Amino acid sequence: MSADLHVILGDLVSVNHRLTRVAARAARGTESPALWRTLSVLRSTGPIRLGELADLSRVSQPTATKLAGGLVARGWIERTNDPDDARVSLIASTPAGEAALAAWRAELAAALLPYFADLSAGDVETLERAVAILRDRVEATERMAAPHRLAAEPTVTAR
Amino acid sequence: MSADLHVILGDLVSVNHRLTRVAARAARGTESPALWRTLSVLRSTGPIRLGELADLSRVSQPTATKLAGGLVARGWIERTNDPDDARVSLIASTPAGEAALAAWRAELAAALLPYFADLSAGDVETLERAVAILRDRVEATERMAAPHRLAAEPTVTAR
DNA sequence: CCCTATACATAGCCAAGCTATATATCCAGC
DNA sequence: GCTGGATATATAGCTTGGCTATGTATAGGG
Repeated sequence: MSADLHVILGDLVSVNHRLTRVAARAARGTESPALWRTLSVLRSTGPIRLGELADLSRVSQPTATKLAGGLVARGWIERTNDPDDARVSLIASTPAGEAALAAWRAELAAALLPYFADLSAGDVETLERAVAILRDRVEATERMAAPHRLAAEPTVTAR
Repeated sequence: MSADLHVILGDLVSVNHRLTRVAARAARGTESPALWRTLSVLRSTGPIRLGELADLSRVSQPTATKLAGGLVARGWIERTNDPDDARVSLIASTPAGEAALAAWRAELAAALLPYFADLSAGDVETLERAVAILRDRVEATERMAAPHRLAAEPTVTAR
Protein backbone atom coordinates (compact mmCIF):
# COMPACT_ATOMS: atom_id res chain seq x y z
CA MET A 1 0.00 0.00 0.00
CA SER A 2 1.35 3.36 -0.90
CA ALA A 3 1.01 6.31 1.37
CA ASP A 4 -1.23 9.13 0.31
CA LEU A 5 0.06 10.86 -2.78
CA HIS A 6 -0.10 14.16 -0.94
CA VAL A 7 2.42 12.93 1.57
CA ILE A 8 4.67 11.53 -1.10
CA LEU A 9 4.67 14.80 -3.00
CA GLY A 10 5.47 16.77 0.14
CA ASP A 11 8.31 14.42 0.94
CA LEU A 12 9.50 14.55 -2.63
CA VAL A 13 9.84 18.31 -2.65
CA SER A 14 11.45 18.32 0.78
CA VAL A 15 14.05 15.78 -0.13
CA ASN A 16 14.59 17.59 -3.40
CA HIS A 17 15.56 20.77 -1.65
CA ARG A 18 17.95 18.91 0.57
CA LEU A 19 19.46 17.03 -2.33
CA THR A 20 19.91 20.32 -4.13
CA ARG A 21 22.16 21.51 -1.32
CA VAL A 22 24.14 18.29 -1.33
CA ALA A 23 24.66 18.65 -5.06
CA ALA A 24 25.57 22.32 -4.77
CA ARG A 25 28.29 21.55 -2.27
CA ALA A 26 29.50 18.46 -4.07
CA ALA A 27 29.97 20.37 -7.31
CA ARG A 28 31.40 23.47 -5.78
CA GLY A 29 33.47 25.72 -7.92
CA THR A 30 31.19 25.31 -10.87
CA GLU A 31 28.68 27.75 -12.21
CA SER A 32 25.24 28.26 -10.82
CA PRO A 33 22.41 25.76 -11.16
CA ALA A 34 20.17 28.23 -12.94
CA LEU A 35 22.48 28.34 -15.93
CA TRP A 36 22.65 24.57 -16.14
CA ARG A 37 18.93 24.29 -15.79
CA THR A 38 18.44 26.75 -18.62
CA LEU A 39 20.86 24.87 -20.82
CA SER A 40 19.07 21.64 -19.99
CA VAL A 41 15.79 23.09 -21.12
CA LEU A 42 17.34 24.33 -24.34
CA ARG A 43 18.89 20.97 -24.93
CA SER A 44 15.57 19.21 -24.70
CA THR A 45 13.72 21.69 -26.84
CA GLY A 46 16.13 22.93 -29.44
CA PRO A 47 16.18 26.59 -30.46
CA ILE A 48 13.27 28.57 -29.07
CA ARG A 49 12.36 32.17 -28.49
CA LEU A 50 13.19 33.83 -25.21
CA GLY A 51 9.61 33.99 -23.99
CA GLU A 52 9.14 30.30 -24.57
CA LEU A 53 12.36 29.62 -22.73
CA ALA A 54 11.02 31.56 -19.77
CA ASP A 55 7.77 29.60 -19.77
CA LEU A 56 9.45 26.24 -20.13
CA SER A 57 12.02 27.06 -17.46
CA ARG A 58 9.23 28.20 -15.17
CA VAL A 59 10.77 31.58 -14.59
CA SER A 60 9.61 35.08 -15.43
CA GLN A 61 10.58 36.66 -18.71
CA PRO A 62 12.98 39.17 -17.09
CA THR A 63 14.71 36.34 -15.30
CA ALA A 64 15.12 34.53 -18.60
CA THR A 65 16.60 37.69 -20.10
CA LYS A 66 19.11 37.87 -17.30
CA LEU A 67 20.05 34.21 -17.53
CA ALA A 68 20.36 34.46 -21.30
CA GLY A 69 22.77 37.35 -20.81
CA GLY A 70 24.98 35.23 -18.63
CA LEU A 71 24.88 32.34 -21.06
CA VAL A 72 25.77 34.56 -24.00
CA ALA A 73 28.65 36.04 -22.02
CA ARG A 74 30.01 32.53 -21.52
CA GLY A 75 29.51 31.63 -25.16
CA TRP A 76 27.08 28.87 -24.25
CA ILE A 77 24.10 30.11 -26.24
CA GLU A 78 23.60 32.17 -29.34
CA ARG A 79 20.85 34.63 -30.04
CA THR A 80 19.65 35.20 -33.56
CA ASN A 81 16.90 37.41 -34.90
CA ASP A 82 13.76 35.93 -36.31
CA PRO A 83 13.66 37.18 -39.91
CA ASP A 84 9.86 37.19 -39.81
CA ASP A 85 9.46 39.13 -36.57
CA ALA A 86 12.00 41.68 -35.47
CA ARG A 87 10.80 41.55 -31.89
CA VAL A 88 11.72 37.94 -31.48
CA SER A 89 15.04 36.62 -30.26
CA LEU A 90 15.78 32.98 -30.97
CA ILE A 91 17.94 31.17 -28.46
CA ALA A 92 20.06 28.16 -29.29
CA SER A 93 22.75 26.44 -27.30
CA THR A 94 26.21 26.38 -28.83
CA PRO A 95 28.49 23.35 -29.02
CA ALA A 96 30.50 24.95 -26.21
CA GLY A 97 27.32 25.14 -24.16
CA GLU A 98 26.52 21.50 -24.77
CA ALA A 99 30.03 20.52 -23.84
CA ALA A 100 29.97 22.60 -20.67
CA LEU A 101 26.65 21.07 -19.66
CA ALA A 102 27.95 17.58 -20.24
CA ALA A 103 31.08 18.35 -18.25
CA TRP A 104 29.05 19.69 -15.35
CA ARG A 105 26.85 16.63 -15.31
CA ALA A 106 29.87 14.38 -15.32
CA GLU A 107 31.55 16.28 -12.52
CA LEU A 108 28.40 16.35 -10.46
CA ALA A 109 27.75 12.67 -10.94
CA ALA A 110 31.31 11.85 -9.96
CA ALA A 111 30.99 13.93 -6.83
CA LEU A 112 27.70 12.32 -5.83
CA LEU A 113 28.71 8.81 -6.74
CA PRO A 114 30.32 7.93 -3.41
CA TYR A 115 27.08 8.65 -1.64
CA PHE A 116 25.17 6.33 -3.94
CA ALA A 117 27.79 3.71 -4.60
CA ASP A 118 26.37 1.17 -2.19
CA LEU A 119 22.86 1.15 -3.61
CA SER A 120 21.47 -2.19 -4.60
CA ALA A 121 20.74 -2.85 -8.24
CA GLY A 122 17.05 -2.68 -7.44
CA ASP A 123 17.40 0.69 -5.82
CA VAL A 124 19.31 1.99 -8.79
CA GLU A 125 16.54 0.85 -11.06
CA THR A 126 13.95 2.47 -8.83
CA LEU A 127 15.83 5.74 -9.03
CA GLU A 128 16.12 5.45 -12.77
CA ARG A 129 12.40 4.89 -13.17
CA ALA A 130 11.59 7.70 -10.78
CA VAL A 131 13.77 10.08 -12.77
CA ALA A 132 11.92 9.07 -15.91
CA ILE A 133 8.56 9.62 -14.24
CA LEU A 134 9.57 13.02 -12.93
CA ARG A 135 10.99 14.14 -16.23
CA ASP A 136 7.78 13.15 -17.89
CA ARG A 137 5.76 15.13 -15.36
CA VAL A 138 7.99 18.17 -15.60
CA GLU A 139 7.68 18.19 -19.33
CA ALA A 140 3.96 17.64 -19.08
CA THR A 141 3.71 20.68 -16.87
CA GLU A 142 5.76 22.55 -19.42
CA ARG A 143 3.15 21.79 -21.99
CA MET A 144 0.40 22.83 -19.62
CA ALA A 145 2.23 25.98 -18.71
CA ALA A 146 2.82 27.20 -22.23
CA PRO A 147 -0.01 29.64 -22.74
CA HIS A 148 1.52 30.73 -25.97
CA ARG A 149 1.80 29.36 -29.35
CA LEU A 150 2.40 25.69 -29.42
CA ALA A 151 -0.43 24.77 -31.70
CA ALA A 152 -0.81 27.24 -34.53
CA GLU A 153 2.88 27.67 -34.87
CA PRO A 154 4.15 26.99 -38.34
CA THR A 155 7.33 25.77 -36.83
CA VAL A 156 9.69 28.04 -38.44
CA THR A 157 12.44 25.78 -38.82
CA ALA A 158 15.71 25.52 -38.61
CA ARG A 159 18.60 26.73 -40.47
CA MET B 1 19.99 -3.36 -17.35
CA SER B 2 20.01 0.04 -15.84
CA ALA B 3 21.86 2.88 -17.40
CA ASP B 4 25.12 3.92 -15.86
CA LEU B 5 24.68 5.35 -12.40
CA HIS B 6 26.56 8.44 -13.51
CA VAL B 7 23.92 9.20 -16.08
CA ILE B 8 21.11 8.56 -13.65
CA LEU B 9 22.61 10.91 -11.09
CA GLY B 10 23.10 13.63 -13.68
CA ASP B 11 19.51 13.25 -14.81
CA LEU B 12 18.33 13.17 -11.23
CA VAL B 13 19.90 16.50 -10.38
CA SER B 14 18.72 18.04 -13.63
CA VAL B 15 15.16 16.99 -13.18
CA ASN B 16 15.35 18.08 -9.56
CA HIS B 17 16.22 21.59 -10.52
CA ARG B 18 13.37 21.71 -12.94
CA LEU B 19 10.95 20.27 -10.44
CA THR B 20 12.06 22.89 -7.96
CA ARG B 21 10.88 25.58 -10.34
CA VAL B 22 7.57 23.84 -10.90
CA ALA B 23 7.07 23.62 -7.15
CA ALA B 24 8.10 27.22 -6.61
CA ARG B 25 5.52 28.43 -9.06
CA ALA B 26 2.85 26.04 -7.89
CA ALA B 27 3.21 27.13 -4.26
CA ARG B 28 3.38 30.78 -5.08
CA GLY B 29 2.78 33.30 -2.36
CA THR B 30 4.34 31.20 0.34
CA GLU B 31 7.64 31.69 2.02
CA SER B 32 10.97 30.74 0.58
CA PRO B 33 12.18 27.16 0.21
CA ALA B 34 15.26 27.75 2.34
CA LEU B 35 13.16 28.36 5.43
CA TRP B 36 11.12 25.22 4.84
CA ARG B 37 14.24 23.22 4.21
CA THR B 38 15.73 24.46 7.46
CA LEU B 39 12.59 23.60 9.38
CA SER B 40 12.60 20.16 7.77
CA VAL B 41 16.11 19.54 8.98
CA LEU B 42 15.22 20.67 12.47
CA ARG B 43 12.19 18.46 12.45
CA SER B 44 14.23 15.40 11.65
CA THR B 45 16.96 16.14 14.15
CA GLY B 46 15.34 17.83 17.10
CA PRO B 47 17.06 20.73 18.84
CA ILE B 48 20.62 21.28 17.71
CA ARG B 49 23.21 24.00 17.81
CA LEU B 50 23.47 26.50 15.01
CA GLY B 51 26.70 25.14 13.62
CA GLU B 52 25.27 21.67 13.41
CA LEU B 53 22.23 23.05 11.68
CA ALA B 54 24.49 24.67 9.10
CA ASP B 55 26.35 21.42 8.47
CA LEU B 56 23.24 19.31 8.25
CA SER B 57 21.52 21.82 6.00
CA ARG B 58 24.63 21.90 3.84
CA VAL B 59 24.95 25.64 4.03
CA SER B 60 27.66 27.86 5.49
CA GLN B 61 27.45 28.98 9.08
CA PRO B 62 26.67 32.63 8.17
CA THR B 63 23.83 31.45 5.95
CA ALA B 64 22.44 29.42 8.83
CA THR B 65 22.64 32.49 11.06
CA LYS B 66 20.66 34.47 8.52
CA LEU B 67 18.06 31.78 8.07
CA ALA B 68 17.73 31.35 11.82
CA GLY B 69 17.09 35.07 12.11
CA GLY B 70 14.21 34.84 9.66
CA LEU B 71 12.76 31.83 11.42
CA VAL B 72 12.94 33.51 14.81
CA ALA B 73 11.26 36.59 13.38
CA ARG B 74 8.37 34.40 12.23
CA GLY B 75 8.18 32.61 15.56
CA TRP B 76 8.97 29.29 13.94
CA ILE B 77 12.08 28.46 15.95
CA GLU B 78 13.36 29.31 19.38
CA ARG B 79 16.94 29.90 20.40
CA THR B 80 18.11 29.06 23.87
CA ASN B 81 21.52 29.28 25.45
CA ASP B 82 23.45 26.21 26.30
CA PRO B 83 23.96 26.41 30.06
CA ASP B 84 27.29 24.63 29.73
CA ASP B 85 28.75 26.78 26.96
CA ALA B 86 27.82 30.42 26.55
CA ARG B 87 29.00 30.48 22.96
CA VAL B 88 26.45 27.93 21.87
CA SER B 89 22.97 28.69 20.64
CA LEU B 90 20.51 25.83 20.65
CA ILE B 91 17.86 25.89 17.96
CA ALA B 92 14.49 24.19 18.26
CA SER B 93 11.40 24.48 16.14
CA THR B 94 8.27 25.79 17.83
CA PRO B 95 4.80 24.31 17.51
CA ALA B 96 3.99 27.23 15.24
CA GLY B 97 6.94 26.28 13.08
CA GLU B 98 5.82 22.68 12.85
CA ALA B 99 2.33 23.79 11.95
CA ALA B 100 3.57 26.19 9.30
CA LEU B 101 5.74 23.49 7.79
CA ALA B 102 2.86 21.06 7.69
CA ALA B 103 0.63 23.68 6.11
CA TRP B 104 3.22 24.44 3.45
CA ARG B 105 3.62 20.78 2.61
CA ALA B 106 -0.12 20.38 2.31
CA GLU B 107 -0.47 23.41 0.10
CA LEU B 108 2.40 22.38 -2.09
CA ALA B 109 1.11 18.86 -2.47
CA ALA B 110 -2.33 20.15 -3.38
CA ALA B 111 -0.82 22.43 -5.99
CA LEU B 112 1.26 19.66 -7.52
CA LEU B 113 -1.40 17.00 -7.34
CA PRO B 114 -3.03 17.81 -10.68
CA TYR B 115 0.24 17.19 -12.45
CA PHE B 116 0.61 13.78 -10.82
CA ALA B 117 -3.01 12.74 -10.58
CA ASP B 118 -2.88 10.42 -13.56
CA LEU B 119 0.06 8.36 -12.38
CA SER B 120 -0.45 4.64 -12.22
CA ALA B 121 -0.36 2.93 -8.86
CA GLY B 122 2.95 1.40 -9.81
CA ASP B 123 4.43 4.76 -10.65
CA VAL B 124 3.25 6.17 -7.36
CA GLU B 125 4.93 3.36 -5.56
CA THR B 126 8.12 3.89 -7.53
CA LEU B 127 8.11 7.53 -6.51
CA GLU B 128 7.51 6.62 -2.92
CA ARG B 129 10.42 4.23 -2.86
CA ALA B 130 12.66 6.70 -4.64
CA VAL B 131 11.84 9.35 -2.07
CA ALA B 132 12.76 6.92 0.69
CA ILE B 133 16.03 6.08 -1.03
CA LEU B 134 16.93 9.71 -1.52
CA ARG B 135 16.06 10.65 2.02
CA ASP B 136 18.26 7.87 3.25
CA ARG B 137 21.16 9.07 1.07
CA VAL B 138 20.72 12.69 2.08
CA GLU B 139 20.80 11.76 5.74
CA ALA B 140 23.77 9.50 5.14
CA THR B 141 25.63 12.42 3.62
CA GLU B 142 24.67 14.45 6.64
CA ARG B 143 26.42 11.93 8.80
CA MET B 144 29.42 11.97 6.49
CA ALA B 145 29.60 15.74 6.63
CA ALA B 146 30.37 15.81 10.29
CA PRO B 147 32.53 18.84 11.01
CA HIS B 148 33.16 21.89 8.92
CA ARG B 149 35.03 19.89 6.41
CA LEU B 150 33.20 18.93 3.29
CA ALA B 151 33.43 15.27 2.54
CA ALA B 152 36.14 14.90 -0.01
CA GLU B 153 35.83 13.10 -3.24
CA PRO B 154 37.64 9.81 -3.49
CA THR B 155 39.46 11.16 -6.50
CA VAL B 156 42.74 12.87 -5.92
CA THR B 157 42.31 16.58 -5.82
CA ALA B 158 44.22 18.11 -8.65
CA ARG B 159 43.39 21.73 -8.40
C1' DC C 1 -2.24 55.86 -40.25
C1' DC C 2 -3.43 55.03 -35.68
C1' DC C 3 -4.22 51.52 -31.81
C1' DT C 4 -3.75 47.72 -29.38
C1' DA C 5 -1.33 43.59 -28.58
C1' DT C 6 3.01 41.25 -28.32
C1' DA C 7 8.20 40.36 -27.41
C1' DC C 8 11.77 41.60 -25.11
C1' DA C 9 14.65 44.99 -22.15
C1' DT C 10 15.41 47.87 -18.09
C1' DA C 11 14.96 49.32 -13.34
C1' DG C 12 14.79 48.28 -8.83
C1' DC C 13 13.84 45.38 -5.11
C1' DC C 14 14.66 41.19 -1.90
C1' DA C 15 16.29 36.54 -0.49
C1' DA C 16 19.83 33.18 -0.33
C1' DG C 17 24.20 31.88 -0.95
C1' DC C 18 29.24 32.70 -0.31
C1' DT C 19 34.13 34.35 1.85
C1' DA C 20 36.52 36.98 5.11
C1' DT C 21 36.69 38.74 9.42
C1' DA C 22 35.26 40.15 14.15
C1' DT C 23 33.66 38.97 18.78
C1' DA C 24 32.92 36.15 22.60
C1' DT C 25 33.82 32.16 25.14
C1' DC C 26 36.22 27.95 26.50
C1' DC C 27 40.19 25.44 27.91
C1' DA C 28 45.01 23.98 28.41
C1' DG C 29 49.23 25.14 30.32
C1' DC C 30 52.02 27.66 33.00
C1' DG D 1 44.60 33.18 37.73
C1' DC D 2 46.59 34.81 33.40
C1' DT D 3 47.59 33.97 28.47
C1' DG D 4 47.01 32.10 24.04
C1' DG D 5 45.05 29.22 20.83
C1' DA D 6 40.73 26.91 19.50
C1' DT D 7 35.79 27.04 18.92
C1' DA D 8 30.82 29.08 18.24
C1' DT D 9 28.41 32.46 16.44
C1' DA D 10 27.82 37.28 14.43
C1' DT D 11 28.78 40.90 11.09
C1' DA D 12 30.20 42.92 6.68
C1' DG D 13 30.05 42.95 1.98
C1' DC D 14 29.46 40.79 -2.36
C1' DT D 15 27.09 37.97 -6.20
C1' DT D 16 23.34 35.69 -8.27
C1' DG D 17 18.57 34.43 -9.04
C1' DG D 18 14.13 35.49 -8.45
C1' DC D 19 10.23 38.80 -8.68
C1' DT D 20 6.98 43.01 -10.23
C1' DA D 21 6.43 47.10 -12.72
C1' DT D 22 7.33 49.54 -16.53
C1' DG D 23 9.58 51.01 -20.94
C1' DT D 24 10.46 50.36 -25.97
C1' DA D 25 10.04 48.54 -30.41
C1' DT D 26 7.55 45.92 -33.70
C1' DA D 27 3.27 43.54 -35.72
C1' DG D 28 -0.98 43.79 -37.56
C1' DG D 29 -5.83 45.02 -37.88
C1' DG D 30 -9.32 48.87 -38.25
